[in-house]
Amino acid sequence: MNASNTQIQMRKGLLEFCILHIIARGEIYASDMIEELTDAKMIIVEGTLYPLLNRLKNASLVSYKWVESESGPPRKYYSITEEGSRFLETLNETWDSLVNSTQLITSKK
Amino acid sequence: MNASNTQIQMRKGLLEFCILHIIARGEIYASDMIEELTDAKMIIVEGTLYPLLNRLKNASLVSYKWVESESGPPRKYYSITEEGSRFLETLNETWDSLVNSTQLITSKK
DNA sequence: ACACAAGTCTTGTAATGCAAGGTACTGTTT
DNA sequence: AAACAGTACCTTGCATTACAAGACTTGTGT
Repeated sequence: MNASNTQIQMRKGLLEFCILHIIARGEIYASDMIEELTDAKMIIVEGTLYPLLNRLKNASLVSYKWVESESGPPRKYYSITEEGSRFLETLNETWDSLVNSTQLITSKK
Repeated sequence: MNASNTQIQMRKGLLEFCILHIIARGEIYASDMIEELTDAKMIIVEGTLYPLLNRLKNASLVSYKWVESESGPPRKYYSITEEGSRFLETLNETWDSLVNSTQLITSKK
């Protein structure tokens, strides 16, 4: 039991939330998502992101279209669906509630 | 992919953090921990808590002693160790950082 | 004896992040 | 043309862990 594993465990589930938020802002492809998350100090690797995006897509929360790149292989540009937007709203509530609960517990003396 | 599963995933790893906080406040046994967490709307069941407490104990982050009850079977009263206190401090930082990152991502337009 | 409550614990399942490596396309260098 | 490097997407196997369901133990009341 070490801090880095705990960090991983805490981040679990939050990734889905953050990625939905990023996609909700506009069309974007995987590598740029990783960059955004890394900039915000939320580290994520490809082996985590790609399966997650597939799960979101299979759940009809996001959709994608292929776009050819000027240099390199084509990219999958993701965008959020209506269902995804609704789901994101419930996630916002879940997150707020969770922060609130944790605040309650960790600030008590 | 549904909201209740997401809730579970988001809570993952946070439980360890919250339970360490509760134990850090003073000696306490499992059923009372569940009550405290439930009061704070952080639902946890026995099948989750007992293995978690064993993990914490095996990692030397907490210790326990048996205390006989006036009515019913004896109880395991847990308390935090010095190592546990140090670990809890790093978890506090991890949590703050995570909240900060999430805030950054979800509030961006 | 029996039922019940309180407390602790175990087994099996499902979800998912990560490490490591693979595939495919494009452009550059030799 | 062949080899290399960069970009982008994907897969496999492993470890962790929350949960559902149920078991075991101790003490109390009928």
